[in-house]
Parts: sequence; C-alpha cells; structure tokens
Amino acid sequence: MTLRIYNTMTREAEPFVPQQPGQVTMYVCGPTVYGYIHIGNARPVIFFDVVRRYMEHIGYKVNYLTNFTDVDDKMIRRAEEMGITVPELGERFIQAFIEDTTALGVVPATQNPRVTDTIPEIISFIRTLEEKGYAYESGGDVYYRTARFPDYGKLSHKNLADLQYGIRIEVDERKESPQDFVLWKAAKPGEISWSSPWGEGRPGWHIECSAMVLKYAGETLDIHGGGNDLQFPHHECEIAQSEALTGKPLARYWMHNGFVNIDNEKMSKSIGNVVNPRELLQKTSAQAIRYIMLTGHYRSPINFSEESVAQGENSVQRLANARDNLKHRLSSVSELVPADPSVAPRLAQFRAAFDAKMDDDFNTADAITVWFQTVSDANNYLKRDAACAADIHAYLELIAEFDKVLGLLPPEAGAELLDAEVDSLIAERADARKRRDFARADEIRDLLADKGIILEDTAQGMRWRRK
RNA sequence: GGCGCCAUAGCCAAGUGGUAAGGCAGAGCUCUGCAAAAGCUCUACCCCCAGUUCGAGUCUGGGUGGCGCCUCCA
Repeated sequence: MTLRIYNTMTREAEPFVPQQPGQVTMYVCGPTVYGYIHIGNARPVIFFDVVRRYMEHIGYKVNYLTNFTDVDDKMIRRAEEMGITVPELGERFIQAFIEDTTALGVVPATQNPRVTDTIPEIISFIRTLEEKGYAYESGGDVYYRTARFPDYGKLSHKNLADLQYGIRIEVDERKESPQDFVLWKAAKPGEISWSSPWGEGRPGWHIECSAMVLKYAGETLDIHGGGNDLQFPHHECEIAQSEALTGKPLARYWMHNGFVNIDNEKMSKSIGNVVNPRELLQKTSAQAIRYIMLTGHYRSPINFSEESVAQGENSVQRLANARDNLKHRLSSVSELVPADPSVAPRLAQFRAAFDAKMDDDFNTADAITVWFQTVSDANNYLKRDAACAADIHAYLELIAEFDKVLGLLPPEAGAELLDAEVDSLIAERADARKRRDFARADEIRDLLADKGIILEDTAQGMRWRRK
C-alpha cells in the first residue's frame, strides 16, 4: 500500500514520493504569537501532528517545521496595547502556544523557526529578488512584482485578471500593480525595526515563510501545509518568492485543512464566538477535542458545539474503557490458558485496514472506525471465562499503535494515586459490600461520583476511573 | 463578477458504480445485590428532477439550499 496525498496544486490524490527515500520534510505555517491560539488554529496543529506521527509510524524520518510569526502589524499593535515590547509579547505567547499544544497532545515540531531569528536571510532573499527584477522599492517599502511571475495563481487556480481588487482593502498607490505584495515594510517612528538596504524596517508577512523554508529545510519541501485560507494569497506569494529565487518547486505536495465553525457559524471576534483551547480544556479533555478534529475529513469544515464536544467525550471514553478493561483483565489471567489462534489474524487485518485508511489521504475518520472495530473485537474477546495474557497484550499493543498515531486515549483509569480520604471510603465500601450492607456501599459510590470518581465492580474486582 | 466546496438516520460522520462503515444519543434484553462497563437486538431507499448504465449515494445536466476564497485570517 502506498500513501496517497491530495495535492492542492494538482487537485488530485497523488502517490506520495519524497525527495529522499525514507525522509520527509514538511512545513506548516504557524501562528502569529500575539494572543492565545483559538480552536481554529488548533486544527492544523493537531491534524498535521497526526500526519507527522503517521509518517513516522510508516517508517519515515520526519523533519517537521512550523514557524512562529513574532513580528508583524498585529504584534506591534498588541504589544503597544499591552505596554510591552514586541519580543516580550512574542516570548509570552510562544510559551502559551507550547503549553496549549502540549496540553492538546501535540508532539513538538522538530524545528520552530522564528521570524526574528531569520532577518538576515530574509533581507538577502529580498535583495536577490530585487537583483533578479522580481522586487522593487517604493518609498522605503519593497514589493514583489507579480507581473514578472507568470505562475502567480497556479496553486489557488486563480486567474489574475479575474481577481477583484480593492474589495476589502484600499489599493495602495505605491504599488506598480494592485496584486503586488509587500516584502519589506518601512518602519514608522518608534516601531521595532531592522536595518536593511532600504532603510529601517521589517519583513512583510509572506517572505518569512519562504526565507525560513530555505534556511531550515532547503529549496524544496516534500509537504507544505496550512489552513485553507492560506492558499491565497499567502502560499501563492510564497511560491512566487521562492520559485523566482531558486527556480525549483517550493513544495511537492500542498495540503490544506478546512475551517472550524462554532455552532455552524464562522468563528470571529466580531461574532464573539472565538473558542480557545486554553479555556476549553478546563472542561473538555484534549482527546475529545482531537476526536472532533479527526472524526471528520481534514479538508472538510468541522463544527464545534456543546453537543459535538459531548459526543467526542463519550466516544473517546469507549476507546479508553476498552484499553482499561483489557489492562484490568490482565490481573486475573491464567498462564495455563493458551493463545486463541484466531486473534492474531484478526488483529493483522485491523492493523492493515488502519494503515490503508491512513494511506488514503489521511482518512482519519475511517481509521478511527477501524479502531472501534478493534475495540468491539477486544470486548467480545473479554467475554470469555478464561483469557490469555498474550492475546490481551496483542490487543493492547495494537491499540497503543493506533493511539500513537491519533492520540485519542485519555490517561489510564486508576493510574494516579487517590487521596487518603477517597482511599478509605473505597475500603469502607468494599467492607460494606462484603457485609451486604448495600445501602452504605451505594451511599459511598454516590458520594465519590459527586467527586467525579466512578466506581465499577467487575468480575475481576473493583476499579475506579475519573468521570 | 471569478474560482471552488458541500447536501447521507435525532446528532456527528465515512463511503473506490454493484445493492448504505463507525461513533453519540434512544429503546429492549443479558450480565450485576443495584449500578457502571461490556455484549446482543432495533432505528436511512443517501435534498429534488432528468439523464447515462444491466446496475448510481457514487457519473452527467438542471434545480433548491448552505458555505469558502478573491491580499488581516488556521
């Protein structure tokens, strides 16, 4: 089975062939660190994390880059509002980003380049574009001359002549052409700036990614990803910059994820429906959030709502129960029970099916279905009176493999230590049950339930889990 | 105006032209001291119309309804 990836450039699912056998270089546009990320920002972070995990799962060595935009107009405005410097603002929200994404179960990227660490490379990038005639200065700003790059529009499949300019922004008369975009912005007095051949200033938005890709990953990426909205203009501009400079394709595969809606509405500050993982995680598990993100197709929009969160929470609980039931059963297996020969072939099928679904342009929804099928199979296995430890381990191993790719398993039931009071209540309840004092036993169970601790009496003894 | 996407059960959602995955919620049953967990059973002719085909949720055309991008945006 080979991995196929839907390439925005060709609008087709293509077999994935990396430049270097066994190695994948991928770059995903990261956040502007001027505030906490919202759930929409979290989608590409979570999805491409899964892409990366799957690549590693099938044996690739992955160089995964995602940047921090730590200087731009929004940064400058926000820093001013907060009465701190731009670097202070950046530092603060880079930390917040790391905290939030870690809480969401995201594996850190292999590299997190920052714009402010790439200024010399950005300047020389622009210089070269200027020398080649792809850029021009105008009043301390430097613009990209889109007319020089005939392929402009090839990713988003836009025809330059069809673009309507001036709809949302004022057309800047300093540009030769409305579709030209800024590479370098002259600093206004008091703004953070760097010296350049064009005077004090800072990089435009698009150039940073081109420069960072070149500096940290090379001329051509295997995969370039980002949100759907970045297709145009951002990625189009990156292509124009990078390909004008190197003459090589910027990326072999372009991947774009769909948007996150809140209660079927676009998330926006003006509607006031922006959801931050930071707040959401107070009441919602990271796994439920990931489930919502991964249970739909990555290119389709997904809807966040109270109901979808509840459904995600319950779905993930089933996955967790299966894992916990298997582990719990391990405590009462007999060495004398032989392995069931029918288990291994079934697990092999599930394993193959999971990979086949992931190979199909990261069909995480179907991959999750395979996981649930494995769960059903395991649950049925556990119905038998005598279970074999090796079989249970085989199920657990497969489930752990799935989880390593998708990250949907909450912490294990009973894994943490309970405080002494809870412990003694549990002991008291066990005693009450022995005496058949069910009234007291149920009273304690209700008491603990109020504290968020669910007690379950199984054939293998009592166990507990957090609600 | 240009480019593009979507419409599948109460909800979420997958689906390669061959007779509708999975999850949540709900109902009944089994197990349980009672629960919980788990198991079993039950719940869809895939927006409408026309066409292509032996056969269409899947292809084509036309509707209807939603949505995205067109230089802040994940």
